[in-house]
Amino acid sequence: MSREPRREQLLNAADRVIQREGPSASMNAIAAEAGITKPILYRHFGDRNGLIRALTERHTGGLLAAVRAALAEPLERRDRVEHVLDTYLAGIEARPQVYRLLTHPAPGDPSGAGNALAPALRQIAEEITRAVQSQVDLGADRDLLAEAWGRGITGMVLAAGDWWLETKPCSRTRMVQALADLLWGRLAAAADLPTAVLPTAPTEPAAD
Amino acid sequence: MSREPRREQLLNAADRVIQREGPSASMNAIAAEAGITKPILYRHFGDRNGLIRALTERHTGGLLAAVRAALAEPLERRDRVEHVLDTYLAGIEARPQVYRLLTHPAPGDPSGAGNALAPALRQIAEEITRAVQSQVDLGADRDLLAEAWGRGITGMVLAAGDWWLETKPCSRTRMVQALADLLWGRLAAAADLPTAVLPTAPTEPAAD
DNA sequence: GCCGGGGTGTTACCTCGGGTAACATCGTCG
DNA sequence: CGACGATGTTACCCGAGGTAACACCCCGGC
Repeated sequence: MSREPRREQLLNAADRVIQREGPSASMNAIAAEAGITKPILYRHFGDRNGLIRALTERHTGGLLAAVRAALAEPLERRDRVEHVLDTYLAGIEARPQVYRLLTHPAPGDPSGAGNALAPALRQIAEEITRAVQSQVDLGADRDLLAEAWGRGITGMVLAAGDWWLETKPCSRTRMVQALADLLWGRLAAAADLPTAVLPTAPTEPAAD
Repeated sequence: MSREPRREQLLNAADRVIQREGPSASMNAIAAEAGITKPILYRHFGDRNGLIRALTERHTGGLLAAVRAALAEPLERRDRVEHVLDTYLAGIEARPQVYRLLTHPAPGDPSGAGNALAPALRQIAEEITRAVQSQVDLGADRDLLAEAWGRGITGMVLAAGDWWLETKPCSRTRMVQALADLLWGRLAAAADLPTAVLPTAPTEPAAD
């Protein structure tokens, strides 16, 4: 019986705790949930980041694969984009607590710089970049545009998805539409409002 | 001599430390930089979050005001969008370390939920939402769309801006173009590549 | 002149979480 | 049987956030 099975069990326990207490669950709590004590966790995962990484990789596997598949789907581009958006939103909707792990990676991250996108999200961003590069004709700037867009789209969906998850202002399909519309240039295409008000915002600045 | 001036001095010290050591600087380090000890910091700011908040509000003031102004600029919509993007990128370019504060808000904040957007960014998102609501004719869905887009655009610029800051793959103006193009539906408008490859991505899946 | 309050500052301590050292146990393999 | 490698334990270290209690200093009022 190699160490793999136990590792899985520990991950399951960690999963449960995080499901219940959120991503800030302590190592002690996780160990307790697994019915053991801290040092064992450290033997298996090195440090907290190792645990979190293992956990995210595990969950990301599904989501990442799903997104990758959605990106390769032989649909009209708009449909494909909607499919990808829906896949992502469905994924985070299914397991909110775990999803937070993906986005809220390492509290005390010392690694180089504090990237806005967690590793798991970065993988998605790269996936999008590759898809754009290989599927869309963007002329000479394709590499730059694809990279910038990959990050940008990922960040957009991250932020918007997060908000949607919190407030659930509408159905998933409508949210997908809203985001796809944004990517589809509806911001550019819409008409100006007859706007009487220019001087300042119509609502109070809402001093925090 | 009221407490305000001293407060400013403390903020200046904190600023220097964070400029030097990044957002994870300890209270001890900040106190030391100010030539004092911890309790004083706590007297002034309550807790670490209080300090960080004061610090971010201070720096955000400028950026937020600049973005707000850019949003109200009487330009063609595309130009206005570019202007806003440029304003934001210029802002984060000027003070990278402090900028990280804005994005990388509270390491252990359990408050409600771990929003993907830090408070400072949320203000920007709201600003965008208001601008869209008041300036763009989006029909019946305007409230939903404006909110979703506000968050989405903010997240997009956050992620893309972060990547740009790290790697500086191009000039700021080109980056502005890339993002504006994305928002302008260039993803939708571009032609399909003749692509022979559909089964999998052209490059290796890059197993991490 | 003395006293009290509100600012300045200090040392020393508490708590809690990540992380480690050292020790004990069980099962398997040579 | 003995060694090894896994299991597990208790007890500890360290650093960071946060607090208590005490000391100084100045200024305005009785």
